[in-house]
Amino acid sequence: MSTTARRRHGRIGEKLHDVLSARYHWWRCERCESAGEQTRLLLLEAAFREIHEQGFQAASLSRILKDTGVTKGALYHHFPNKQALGYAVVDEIIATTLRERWVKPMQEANDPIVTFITLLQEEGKQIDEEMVRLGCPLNNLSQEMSPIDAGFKSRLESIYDEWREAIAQALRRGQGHGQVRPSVNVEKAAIFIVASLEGCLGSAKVAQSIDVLHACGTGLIHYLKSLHT
Amino acid sequence: MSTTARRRHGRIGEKLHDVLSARYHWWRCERCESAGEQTRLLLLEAAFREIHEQGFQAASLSRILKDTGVTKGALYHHFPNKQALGYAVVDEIIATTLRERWVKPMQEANDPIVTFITLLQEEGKQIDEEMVRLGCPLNNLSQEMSPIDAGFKSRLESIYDEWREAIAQALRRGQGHGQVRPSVNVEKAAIFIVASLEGCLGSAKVAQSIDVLHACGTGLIHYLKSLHT
DNA sequence: GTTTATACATACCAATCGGTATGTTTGTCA
DNA sequence: TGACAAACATACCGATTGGTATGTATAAAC
Repeated sequence: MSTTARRRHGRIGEKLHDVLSARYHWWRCERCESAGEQTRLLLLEAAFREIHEQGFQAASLSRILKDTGVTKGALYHHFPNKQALGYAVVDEIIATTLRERWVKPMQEANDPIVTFITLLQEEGKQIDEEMVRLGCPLNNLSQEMSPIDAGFKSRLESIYDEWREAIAQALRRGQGHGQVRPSVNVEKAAIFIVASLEGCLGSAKVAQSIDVLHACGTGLIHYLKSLHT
Repeated sequence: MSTTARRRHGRIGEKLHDVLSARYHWWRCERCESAGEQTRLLLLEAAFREIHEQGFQAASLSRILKDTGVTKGALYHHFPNKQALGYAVVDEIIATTLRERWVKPMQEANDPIVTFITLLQEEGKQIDEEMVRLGCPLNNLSQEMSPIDAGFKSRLESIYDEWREAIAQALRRGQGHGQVRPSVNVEKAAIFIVASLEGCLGSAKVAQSIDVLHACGTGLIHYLKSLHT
């Protein structure tokens, strides 16, 4: 049985898609409509990791191919060029992850400040050394590509807008419920909250220290509490 | 008169070194001990700009040589490799600029909070569109190189440490003078101040908007005022 | 005037990059 | 069972990269 055949027909079953597709590229994904779609997702995830580790410009297609076992012909069958691969990573991985972890919880929040602090603490617990070293994928890509590529810039800016908007809306609802001081400019507050969160992740990355992350998080929490009535 | 000879002997006189060395590479710098030192500084400044615009890894030595009119032989006479050139940019340009603009003023501050807010506003005025597009050189280089190069990491981290230390010391003096609330943990506050300032610059860079920068600065000022007694 | 080190200048190199052209395998549908 | 398109696989390409080897001009010392 050839490697190619195994990649297309093999099955495992129960385990998580993310783990499998990252580790066993011969696993046939049930969620995928076709075998081609599976290869595409495999490439997307590998590209995400490569970009997270090296940055977009330094990300090597050859290395992605080596890591996945996919050939260059396959890659260029699914993506017209490196830029399109990068855009797909932003749209299909970074944007969706942020929506799931940060936007949705804020949209469903009863108390915006309590919710955000809880979110900070829960996400903070999940961050390991590897994550501290590499930093926030959204921030990394934004800082690198926004000034030099309009396609990246518009995509990444939309993500930030969505995030800030969710926070601002939640803060405004909080004002209605008497949880947030009426004098607070919710749009400006949202801008600062997102900026300082990214700043904290960046500081922790430079220091490669979870302690710095938590110390910085404390400051952000103090600011958030200062918005409370 | 050959280009080489003009570069070594030419003189102009009164004007500023920075402007001259950037525009007229044949100007003989009085501050420089030797003709070689002048070429070295010319390369350093060009490298700083190239790194600021492209990032370190994407920075092209060929482009630096093209911009300055210096040849490859001259570059490798002054710097053993690209990495050493990058380190020199950090040590001799980025570190000194930060000390001058942010560390010294805080060391000499009477009221740390008032001083920092004033500093924010004054530096904020000087930031033009080009600066918003390219972002903070210190932050850019830190985010790009810290995870992948120990030499960059230690240099950049030292700069941040020095900066935070100056802020923390100033806040502590402020506590002594009754200007800063005694309950404030000055080290953690300094970490958060630096982080959110860099975060604000990063947010403005992604949005390529001075408005975002000022909105974000407002948030930081609110936080700083919350430290006041 | 000769020597010597500094300060370049020119030509070249292997490695890697993103991208392309062309050939082959596979699943599907008639 | 044959046709056909989707899904790859292999080989190759020009451009650019950081780096090196070698040659030359200049200023200062003797």
